[in-house]
Amino acid sequence: MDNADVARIFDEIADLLEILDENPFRVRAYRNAARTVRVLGEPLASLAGEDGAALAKLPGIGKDLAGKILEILKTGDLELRRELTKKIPATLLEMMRVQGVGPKRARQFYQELGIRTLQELEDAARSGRLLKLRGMGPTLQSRILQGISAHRARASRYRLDEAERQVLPFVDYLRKAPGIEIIEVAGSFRRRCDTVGDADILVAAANGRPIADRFVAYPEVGRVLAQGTTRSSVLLQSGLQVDLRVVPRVSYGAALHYFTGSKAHNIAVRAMGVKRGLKINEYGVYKGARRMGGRTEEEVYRAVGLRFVPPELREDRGELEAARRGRLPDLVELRHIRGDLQMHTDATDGADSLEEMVRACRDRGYAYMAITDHTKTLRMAGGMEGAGFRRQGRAIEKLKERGPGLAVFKSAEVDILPDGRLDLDEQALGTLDIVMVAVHSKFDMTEEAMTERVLRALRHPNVRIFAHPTGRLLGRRDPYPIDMARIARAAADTGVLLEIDAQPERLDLDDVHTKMAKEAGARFVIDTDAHRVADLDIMRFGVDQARRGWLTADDVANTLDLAAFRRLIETPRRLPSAASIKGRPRAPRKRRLKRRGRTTRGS
DNA sequence: GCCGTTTTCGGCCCGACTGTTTTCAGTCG
Repeated sequence: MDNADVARIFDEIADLLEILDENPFRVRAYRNAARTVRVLGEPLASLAGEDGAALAKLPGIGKDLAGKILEILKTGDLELRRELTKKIPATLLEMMRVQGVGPKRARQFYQELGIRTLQELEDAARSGRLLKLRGMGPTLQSRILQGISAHRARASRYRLDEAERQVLPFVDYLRKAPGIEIIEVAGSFRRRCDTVGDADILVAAANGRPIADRFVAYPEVGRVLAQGTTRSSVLLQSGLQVDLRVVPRVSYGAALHYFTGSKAHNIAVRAMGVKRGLKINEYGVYKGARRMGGRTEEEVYRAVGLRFVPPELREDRGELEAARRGRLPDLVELRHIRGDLQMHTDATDGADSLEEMVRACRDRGYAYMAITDHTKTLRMAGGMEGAGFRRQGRAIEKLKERGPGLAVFKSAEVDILPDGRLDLDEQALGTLDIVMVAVHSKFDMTEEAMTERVLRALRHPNVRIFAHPTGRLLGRRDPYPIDMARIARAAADTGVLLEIDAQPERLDLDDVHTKMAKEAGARFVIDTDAHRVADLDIMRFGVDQARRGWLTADDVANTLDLAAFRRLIETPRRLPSAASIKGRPRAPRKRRLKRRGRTTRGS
C-alpha cells in the first residue's frame, strides 16, 4: 500500500460518511488527511515506525488517523471502511461523481428506490421513476441523465497545454464583450497545475449580464450548465468545463484570490482572517460591515499579515507559514534559463538536424545547449552505439569551428539497463561533456529493485543528470515504482542533478517530488526534451512546475552563466558516501513539526 | 476527527445558482 492507496481509502471514507450524514467536520478531517498523505514526498511506510508517533505529527493527522494509517499499511484495508460499506454500497460513490448528484441524493436514490449503481440510476431516470422523490422534478431528472452521459464521456482532467489551447482562444473571444475592465484565467490553470479539471475565467466589470450572454454564445459551447449575473458555467464540446465569474473592479483582488485557490489555501487564509475578526469572501475583506480591502490580492494577504504568495505555491503546503515569516522562496523564472540540456536530433528519434537545433537554440538567446540522443538499447528511437556518438561528436566539433554563437555540449540520454549498468561503453562515455541517464525499459520492477537499479547508475562517476526520474506520462502511463526519497538523498549526496522534464505530458519530476528533493538538498535542471525545433518553446511548462516545487534560480543549474556552468560540469563529481552506497535510508530527520509550513526549510 | 498568540472544549470558510420548495435544500466551487 502506498500513499496514494491510503489517500484513496480516506477519501472513500469521507464520501461514505457524507452519505450517512455524519458530522461534516469529521468528513473534512478525512479529506484533509487524504490530501496531506497525497502530497507527502516520502512513503508513509518509511515514516510510520512502530507506533505511528511520527505520523500523528503530520498536519491534519492525529492519534486516531495515525492508527488508521498503520492499519492500512499492515492489513491493506480498514475495519471502518468495511463497516461503512455494510450500510452503504461502495457503488454509490461513482454516482456521486455525476454532476448534480451529491451525498443527499445518492442516499435518497438508494434508500427510497433501492438504486445501487450508475446503470440503475440511468434506468430509473429514463423510466421517470425519480419523479416520485421529494424535491425531484423533470428538469433535475433530465439533468442527471445528461450528467451521466457527460461522466461517461469525459476525460477526467486535461493536461495544462491542452487546457491552454482551449481556454486562451475562449478568453480572446470573450474579451470583446462590452464593459470588461480585466479578464484573466484563475484556478488550477493560474496555479500552473500539471493538469486542469476545469477552467475559471474571472472578469472585472460593472455589469455581468452582457458578458454572461457572450460567454454562453461561444461557438465551442456544447451545453450551458448555469447562467447568472456573476457566475455562469458551460461545458465545451471537448468536455472541458469552463466557469465564468464577474465581479466589480473593487472586488477583483479578493475574487482573483478566491478563484485561484487552491481550496485548501483559501480555507487556511480565511481561517487566519477569522482569528483576526475578519470575514474574507470573493468580494473583499470585511471587519463587521466595514470593508478593509480586496481591490488587489496583496490587500487580501496584507489583511491577514502575510506577504503576497505566488499562485504556484498556493497549495497549503507550508506557503502561509513561510509568507508569515517573510521566507517565501524567490521563485525561478523563464528569463533565468540560460541553456537547454536535453534534446534529440534526426540522428535518433528527433525530427530536425543538429544544425537546425543549434540555430534554434541560438535564436532563443541561450548561452549553451546539449545534444542528448538515445543509446542503442532504445531501438524504437534509433538509439546509437558508441560509434554513432563519436561521429556526432565530430560533427559538433566541426560546427564549433564555424562559431555557432553558443556552447554546444556533447551529451547523450543513456539508458539505465535493468541491472543498473549504463547502455554505452566507457570509452564513449568518456568523450561526452555531460552524461544524462534515464529509464526507458522494464518498468514493471519492484520498487526496491527499480530504486537499486537507478542508484547503481547514479553512482557511476560520469553521470551528471537523471532525466525524467519517474517515467510518468500524464493520462497514459503511471510512474514506475521508485523510492524518490532515497533517489533524492543520493542525488544530494553525489551532486547528480535531477531533471524537470518540461514536456507537458511528462512534467517529471512533479511538484511534490521536486519540493521534497529540494529539502533533501538536491539540485536540478529544467530542460525541454525537444524532439523538434518547436518543442524548444515548452521550457515555460518546466519552469512552472519548478516554481510549484518551490525552486529558486539557485536550485536550477541551467540558470548559471556559461563559465559557471562549465566549471560545474568540469569539476569531478562527488563520490557517494557510504550510506548512499549501501542505499540505507538515513535516520529520520527532525522535521514534520506539527504546524503546517514548518516542514519546509526557508529558502 | 483535528486543533490551540482567545481554547484541552467548542469551534471548524463562504457564497452563487438551480429547481423545487412557498422559504429552502442540494450541489458546486
